[in-house]
Amino acid sequence: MKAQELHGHLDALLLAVLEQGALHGYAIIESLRARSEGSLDLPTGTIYPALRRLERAGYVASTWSTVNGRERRTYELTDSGRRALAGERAGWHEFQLTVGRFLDPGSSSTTPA
Amino acid sequence: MKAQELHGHLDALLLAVLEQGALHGYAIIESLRARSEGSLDLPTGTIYPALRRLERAGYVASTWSTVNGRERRTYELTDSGRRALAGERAGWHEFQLTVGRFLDPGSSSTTPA
DNA sequence: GATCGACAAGTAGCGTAGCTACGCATGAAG
DNA sequence: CTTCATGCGTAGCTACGCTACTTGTCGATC
Repeated sequence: MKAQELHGHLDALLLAVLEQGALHGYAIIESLRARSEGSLDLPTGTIYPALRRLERAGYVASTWSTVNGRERRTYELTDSGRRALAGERAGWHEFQLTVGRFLDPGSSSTTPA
Repeated sequence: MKAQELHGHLDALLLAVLEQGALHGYAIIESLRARSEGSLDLPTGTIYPALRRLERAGYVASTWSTVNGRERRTYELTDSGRRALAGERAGWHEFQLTVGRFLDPGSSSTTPA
């Protein structure tokens, strides 16, 4: 799929990935690719700036470590980030419902199963 | 909801609205507002440029008419637009599925058919 | 008869966010 | 020695929706 249509939901995805445990940037990219079965193959130029955004916002915290002579910046979800993720989840569901009303065939009324 | 997160899906919504019949810009805005129960209250500065984009792309065709001394540009879905809508629907479903894998709580990973 | 609000269209300029295309560095493999 | 995978990062571009504004008619109110 075209990953560029993530607009506005990338942050939520990153928080969701980090919810399962701290990861460094490169591993996050691989995790997204794995869990989406290859659908989400995001370039570093997308992920790294996004992570810094999230850190500036206080949703994640990073720590440097050296593994095999390679510098790694490991990101971890903060409490604030956990709350943000909950909000993102709620926003996603509303978004999904609203757009689905127009794009899904038979889900007309407000009656989710 | 914050409408700015429509990113990439606005076109699909517009095509979906026009699928049910030709409408002019202002009426499209009202239709979106009505069918979304007020969630989508999009400004003209969003809709009109989007419609012209769709027209340039050949997905809609417009005709001028005058009603009560007021100029109306009525937009109609073209065959190409209908095909595009089908594609947008498919894209939406994949998007929904992919993001849902991360943001929905209990949706299993491999989606058994 | 002036003004206000709903209707109806449109543009200019802005900010955000993801993408492309780079650069830098290490270690393993050929 | 070159290439590839790992790992971080930035600069510049583009697309898109938003804010704020303009133009104009019509009906109602002041």
